[in-house]
This record gives sequence, C-alpha cells and structure tokens, in this order.
Amino acid sequence: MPELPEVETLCRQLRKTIVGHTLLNTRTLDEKLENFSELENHQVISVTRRGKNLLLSFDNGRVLVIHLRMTGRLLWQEENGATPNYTRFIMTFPHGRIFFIDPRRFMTITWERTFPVQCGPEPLPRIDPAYMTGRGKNRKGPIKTFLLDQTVIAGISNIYACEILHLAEIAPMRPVCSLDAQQWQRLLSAADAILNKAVKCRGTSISDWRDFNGQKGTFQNELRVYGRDSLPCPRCGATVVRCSLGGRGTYFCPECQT
DNA sequence: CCCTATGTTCCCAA
DNA sequence: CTTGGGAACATAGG
Repeated sequence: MPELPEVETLCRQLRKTIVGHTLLNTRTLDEKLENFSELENHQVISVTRRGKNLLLSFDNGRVLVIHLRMTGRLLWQEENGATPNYTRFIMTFPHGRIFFIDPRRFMTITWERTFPVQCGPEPLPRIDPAYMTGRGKNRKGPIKTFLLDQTVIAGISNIYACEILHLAEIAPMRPVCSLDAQQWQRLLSAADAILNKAVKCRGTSISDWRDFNGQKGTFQNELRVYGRDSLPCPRCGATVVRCSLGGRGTYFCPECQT
C-alpha cells in the first residue's frame, strides 16, 4: 500500500516532528531487524524520500533507510500509551516516540551502505518522455508492469499505476514499445497529476494505510478504476474490468483505455 | 480449506 | 547480457 504519495506524506510529517531532535532510545522487537542502538543520543539532521524509501540522516553521519513494503506503518505517539499490536521497532525522542508497525514483517530498516538500491528517476517533477522511450525500446511486456519497475520509475505501485493509465487513456496490457510519443507525453502528465493529487490527499486509505498521526488519507474517494470492477467508468460509462497482469489485480476501462 | 492482498528479490529459462 | 515469469517472504481476512 505505501507508494510514493503515502511515503511522501510520512516523510513530511516525520520531518516536521523529529528534525533537530535527539533520538534517546531504540528498541528492536523483531529478530529479523538489526540493533540500531548506535544511533542513540544522536540528532536527526534530515528526513528525505527516494522512491518508496525514507532516509533519516543523523549527526554521526549514519543514514537509516526505511522501506515499508506491503503493510508497514509509522505511528507517532506523544503521550505514554500502550504499544500497538505488531510493533517491530520503537524510536523514543524527548517529546514522543515512533512505533514501526508491520503485521507481515516485510518492512526493512537498513544502513545507508545498502543504498542506493537501483532506483529510477522520480516521477515528480515530470520525467522527460525521451528517457521513457529510451528505456522502453525493445520492451515487449505490458506498460503497467513497466510502470511498477522501480529501476525504471521510482515510487509507483499497483493502485497508482492503474489510475495513471486510466487518466492517460492507455490500456494496461499495451506492449511498452508500442506507445507513441504523444502517449508517453500523456502518461507522464497523468503520473504527475495523479501523484500530486494523491500527495495532497495524504494517500489512499483503501485498507490499512494511516498517516503518522493515525489519520486516513482521502484519495480512496478519488479512485476512478482501482477496486471498481463491474462499476461504470467515470469517463465513458462503460463497465470497468479487472484482470491479472504480472500476478497483480489490474483495473481498467476496456472502452476508453486503448 | 481455498483464495486474495498493497512490494521486492531471487531463481531460472528463453 | 537482457527480459520475463513465477515462487518466496509472513500474516490476516473473506
């Protein structure tokens, strides 16, 4: 669930809350995660985002890279309260603490030395279409799968890929190399529009996504195809279809997406 | 019991 | 070397 807009939302909230503050204590509650006590008593210098990764820089030169994968969440708590279920890691600051929550335990927390992962360019601001035609040359696979490839573009996953292709009026199964210049243009404009709007909405709370304060986002109210199979397409009225591409649920309008 | 789920990485085959 | 398909990771919910 956490894609670029969700991670960007957390990034901004985290930045406002912890930059300039000293990390007093860390606690690892999952043996899959390392011990990070080396960061204790060091100040947070910056919080940034790269694709779906959150980067926390500390004043000892270390950078922590957090990836939430499928079900990871970060939750801020100022009052001393109960530890939420599935908490895997805790960071305590003078004015509150951060719970790293993850039922499925896919979340990763690593040092900078394992970074940069191969990460394509950020879709915001808009990517140059020439880059996409270059990368997409000779690619026979479906455009939707291509959009999910983090080494091509950083930060897009299933929900936003479906929404972007719908706005761009491009069918998800179209071979990458079949897109013309105008379609690449439309695709990149659509990515820019959808992702910007989703950031403004603080993400899509279709199941368990919550922001740093436990609040839902609102982009689920803006979805035009994702999760809407057998409902009418908001643009042309035809029935939205669900199919499987690369093993993932894919929603599109067979009428106006070509 | 079965199937599905938001992401990534690894293995393998063409 | 590149590309693409599928399984694996761990768990909850319908």
